[in-house]
Parts: sequence; structure tokens; C-alpha cells
Amino acid sequence: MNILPQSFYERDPKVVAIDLLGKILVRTLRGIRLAGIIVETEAYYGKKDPASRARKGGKLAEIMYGEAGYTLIYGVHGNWLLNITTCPKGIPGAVLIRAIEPVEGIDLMMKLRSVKRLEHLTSGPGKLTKALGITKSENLLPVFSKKSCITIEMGKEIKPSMIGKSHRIGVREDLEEPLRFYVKGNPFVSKTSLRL
DNA sequence: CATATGATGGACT
DNA sequence: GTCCATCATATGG
Repeated sequence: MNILPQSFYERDPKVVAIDLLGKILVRTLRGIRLAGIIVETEAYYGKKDPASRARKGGKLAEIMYGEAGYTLIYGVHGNWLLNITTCPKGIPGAVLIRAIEPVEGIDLMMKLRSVKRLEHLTSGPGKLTKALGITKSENLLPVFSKKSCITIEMGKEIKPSMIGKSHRIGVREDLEEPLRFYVKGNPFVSKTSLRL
């Protein structure tokens, strides 16, 4: 259903992060479609980014230097974080999906997370991966490929006036430029982000 | 093999 | 609002 092409991801992480807002993240789990609108993202660079894990080298860095449009799943604080690699091969970059607004398969998501309130279901990077049943085994899937069980589809256009930006969350040293982007007024944007 | 660290979440006051 | 459990990585012995 109108999956975004690989070329979509072969751009600057910041541009991709902004453009990803309003798109549909689709996860096929046991034949069931779980989908949500992306409402919050963060851009990460390579060496020049003090917050990026690519800076420390290791396996993560290799993936960020690799081809665009692949899932990059990484564990922190006992949670899984879903990233999409950006930039052509040889240039490091990634976009972290921080929050989505659930639209399909909500009952299954709530089962996976056992939360009472809908607005707590996917309003955070670790929360949405649990709700979608995403773990390390979903690492390195091409999100531009129809047969992949994680894809990103065309959604609704977000008006530029509806896009807010801020400093990134939970990083020690951030860059000068705000690299976190979100849909203004959306209840599924993570609230923990109020700490600045 | 042991230890430190964090792109966090959730429980609790 | 505050506090701490948690575990995949990275790095050092």
C-alpha cells in the first residue's frame, strides 16, 4: 500500500525525521496488521554528533554507515528502540522513532503491553516497540520492501505549522540545533519530553 | 569474564 | 512531581 521508496531515506537525517511525521508505521505480527501514525522523531548523525552511538564505534556505527532504509534496533535501559538508517552507504545517520498514534490492531497492542490507558500505549520509544512486538530479531529489515514485516507507508501530510521542534531527550551533550520533531497537540507525543 | 553506562519506563509519594 | 529497576552494548582485564 504505497510504501515509501528507499530513496526517501537516502537524505539528511533531519530532513527524513521531519518528513516521517504523519507517515504510517506498519508492523505485521502473526498475520495481523499493527499500524500507527508517526508523531515524534529524532535525528542522529555520526561522528559530529556527541549524542550518537556511532561515535563510540562498534556494531551500531557500522549499521549507521551502511545502506539507508533499514531498521536499527538497539537496547537501552531494558527497552528496545526503533531507528531507521538514513543517508547513502558510507555516510552515517539514523532517525529514532519516539512515538506513534495507534490506528490498527489496537486491541492486540494493548494485550502486548497490558496498559489501561490508550494514551500510554505507544507514547515513548520503548513503549511502541513493546506494543508492536518488536525486538532485536527485527533488526536490519528493509522498511521499503513489501515483504518485510516492518514497513512505512504514505500517510497524511502534516502542515509545517503543525510541526514542533525541540532539543533531544535524554542526551548528555546535545548539538546546538534542535533535532527532535513532533506533531503539535497530539496526545501520543511523549510527555517525558517536557524535561529540558 | 567483570564492570560501567544510558536514545527509558513504571512504580510510587 | 521523585526515584530506581533493567539489560544490551562497549570496553577493560
